[in-house]
Amino acid sequence: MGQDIPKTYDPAEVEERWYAFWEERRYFHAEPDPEREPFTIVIPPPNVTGSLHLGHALNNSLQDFIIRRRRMQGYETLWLPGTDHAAIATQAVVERNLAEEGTNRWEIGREAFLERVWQWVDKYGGTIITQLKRMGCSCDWERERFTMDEGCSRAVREVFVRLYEEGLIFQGYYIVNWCPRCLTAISDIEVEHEDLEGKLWYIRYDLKDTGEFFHVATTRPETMLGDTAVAVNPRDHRYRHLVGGTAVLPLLGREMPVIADDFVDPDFGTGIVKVTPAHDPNDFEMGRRHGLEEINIFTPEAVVNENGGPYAGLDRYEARNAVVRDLEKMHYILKVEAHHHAVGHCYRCHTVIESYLSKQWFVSMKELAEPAIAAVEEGRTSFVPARWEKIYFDWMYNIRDWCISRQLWFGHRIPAWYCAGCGEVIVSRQDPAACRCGGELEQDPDVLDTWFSSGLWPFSTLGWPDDVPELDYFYPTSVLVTAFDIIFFWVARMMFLGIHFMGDVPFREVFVTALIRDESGKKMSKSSGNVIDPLEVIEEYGADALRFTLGHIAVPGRDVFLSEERIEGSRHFCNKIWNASRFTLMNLGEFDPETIDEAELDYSLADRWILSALSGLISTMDGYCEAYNFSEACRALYEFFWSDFCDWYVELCKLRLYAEDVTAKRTAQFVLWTVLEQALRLLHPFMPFITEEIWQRLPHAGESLVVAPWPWPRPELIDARAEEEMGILQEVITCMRRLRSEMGVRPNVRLAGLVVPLEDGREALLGEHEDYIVSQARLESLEIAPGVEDPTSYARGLAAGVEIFLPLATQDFSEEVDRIKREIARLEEECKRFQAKLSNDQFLSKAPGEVVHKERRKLADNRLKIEKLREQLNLLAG
RNA sequence: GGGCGUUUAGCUCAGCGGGAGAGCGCCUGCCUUACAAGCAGGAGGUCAUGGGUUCAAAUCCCUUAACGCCCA
Repeated sequence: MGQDIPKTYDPAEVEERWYAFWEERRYFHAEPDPEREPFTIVIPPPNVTGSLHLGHALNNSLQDFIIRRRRMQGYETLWLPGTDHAAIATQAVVERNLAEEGTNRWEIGREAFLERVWQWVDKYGGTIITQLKRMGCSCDWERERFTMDEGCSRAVREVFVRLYEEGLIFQGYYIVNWCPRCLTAISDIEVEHEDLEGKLWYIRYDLKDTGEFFHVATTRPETMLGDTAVAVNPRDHRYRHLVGGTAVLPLLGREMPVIADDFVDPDFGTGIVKVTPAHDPNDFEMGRRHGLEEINIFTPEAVVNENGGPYAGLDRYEARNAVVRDLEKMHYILKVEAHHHAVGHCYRCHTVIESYLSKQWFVSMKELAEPAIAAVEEGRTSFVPARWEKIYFDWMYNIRDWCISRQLWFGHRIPAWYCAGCGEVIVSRQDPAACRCGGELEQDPDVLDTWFSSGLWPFSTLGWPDDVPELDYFYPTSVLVTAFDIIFFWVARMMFLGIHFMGDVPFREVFVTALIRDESGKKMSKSSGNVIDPLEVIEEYGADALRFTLGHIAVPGRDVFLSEERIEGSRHFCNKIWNASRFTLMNLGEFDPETIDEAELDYSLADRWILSALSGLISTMDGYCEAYNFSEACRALYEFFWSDFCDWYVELCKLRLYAEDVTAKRTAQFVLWTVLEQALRLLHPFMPFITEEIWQRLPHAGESLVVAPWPWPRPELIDARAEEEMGILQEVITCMRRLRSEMGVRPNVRLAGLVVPLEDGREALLGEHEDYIVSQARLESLEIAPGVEDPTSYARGLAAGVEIFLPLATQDFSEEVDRIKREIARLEEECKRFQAKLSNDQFLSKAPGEVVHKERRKLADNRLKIEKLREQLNLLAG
């Protein structure tokens, strides 16, 4: 049976076969079922034309760990997949293609352009979905959604109209973040600030008719073309007399007021600032407060327009140079200082953002944010790790209105129409045919921020705004798994939109995952050539190896670095699992668990020990999984499987598998099968493919491991005595192996070992499990004696209250003498520490008795070891 | 300017109040019939710094430094 199985695990064929099987059986499909408790996750929708990178691999592996375990626990589990239309990104790609063809979107027109975009989406859309399947993700593909599908689009329209009707969406002429390359407004959080070394120019402005002058400091001298005031702080005595006066703008000669405003920082520059309401957000606010004129000096491409007089036609940087040059000529520049400041860049194309005055649509945030804050404060939604709540609160408390219109063509078109006749604005669920006045209507050309539609994801994907059973059953979702970088973009928006439209939070928990460092982090960069492509990893190592590695390194609350070596280690683990399973299959023979009556079995110490350890592992695993600490869960699994099961149990159970005693053999087979079968279940969420492949070959009940019950701890199997006794035997065996190795005894040489029990109960334990020691320490025989007659001919060790003697073949003791001396010195150092502690009255009176007892025990152990080593030393040296 | 994180073995990282851990790498010996993608053994660390709390600190508190991130 097992002999036919190859020695190494080959993932490729196995993965494809089982994934098809699972899909065919519809294990991943969920339906509202009142008999069962739901467990829901909506996927953070990846870009529809994107492809799988490590961030996706990590995030989706973690979701799959969660969902697969819950499925095995019997929940009605829905993992709802889908993609996002990523307006700016998708449009940018198509525009780049057009540029290569020597044309652009305006030339071909809106309709043809959108056609091109959809062609692109059709061609590359869904790539990432295929890739998620290769990862083994157990999503309900029958419920796959797209932010621009019919249903999601209807939800978007409904939300827009309702918010508009409620007065929470409004249109206004405001200053926004404008990308002169993408030619669209973007929201505050789409701006990335970068500290740059700039300059601070001190420019002379004259007061009209008085002959007086003063200096203002600015980082952007070119914007003076749009100045409509200068301002001072009202409490600044130095300049109080200037307020109310008229200043004259150099170069253009524009006359403008000197105003007083609290916003002005008296310590910045000279304490007098120029005010450019159309090109600076703070100046804009100030301008509105003081009723200043707003002069826009730039075209959308950030080229100076007709308002810039002689500078018209220059781009913003040329204009800066020209303005500075002219000011210098006129001796209007007092000085130039080096100046650090944060400069905003477009998150898409990294172009420097222009603060730009334009007519846009906004969501009024204050009213929406309040219940979203309360929900987290009251714990209706909690973050894991909790410290992210602070980030969420910081943003929510300082929230500003959300600019949702984008000057793009791809996306959800804003459902607003303008009447050419009467100027009426119509916002409507259905496309209106004509204005009431009979005038012709034109739809707003802009589209909505992509996050506006993804903000509805937890309920739009479940069928909202229709009244369907899915919404009632699966909403709120159980947990959202995401990286911290989209807490603002996405999590916060889903929170307030979900609460507003569904009356309840969109998810009970937000599990904030680590970020895998790549391009930006110096730890993984394209230039250093250490970027890892998950698909290449899957090809080379298998999906299970990648998944297990990601689980293994996903320590909560910390960025992680994935190395190739680590993945290789996981592949080795796969192979270990594979071979332990081969061994099991080879030795089960005709074994059938159905015919086993557990009461008739005869459990050995090793059996009781491994069953106890397994039960402990199950509890441990549950604790770690509930806390989303998959790293520790993976560690525990790895340790149990490799060290406890393979290194010790499998080796020890060979003694009984090959024995004559039928009961012993059947017991060994039963325990071997039980532990492996249960371990496969525990491993399955992390390594779905290899575990299914093996499980299907093992005797099993049920049709797939995917829907096999998650193991539950069995406290009656916890056996502290068995664990203690195994511990003692392991120490003795390890000590013997060390002595062998130090003496240079070849593995195939069998020695006649001798042990002297020094503590109560040791003699019986050693006697009973002589076979463990003989087999594992590769002895010829084991004698249990009160002592030895000729100690000089033995290497000697002490472990767990047992003195160990192995016949010494060599006459050259010099190395052994050195080793013993070093060992004695080390033990004596330790003794000093223990003694110091134990002679401290404070320690004795304040430390728990258990701790004091332990210290005493350690001291006694050490003293005994030293004594025995000294004896040995005397013998060898003498 | 405000906030957060990190600093533990050569490398990558766990541990986060009671004897310093893992994987990889390194050294020694082994093709022991599940596995050489393996087995057995070993070397290697003033747990960044200075102070404090405690009977007890890698672990808690404060200082400093370096690196990284977020927000303004």
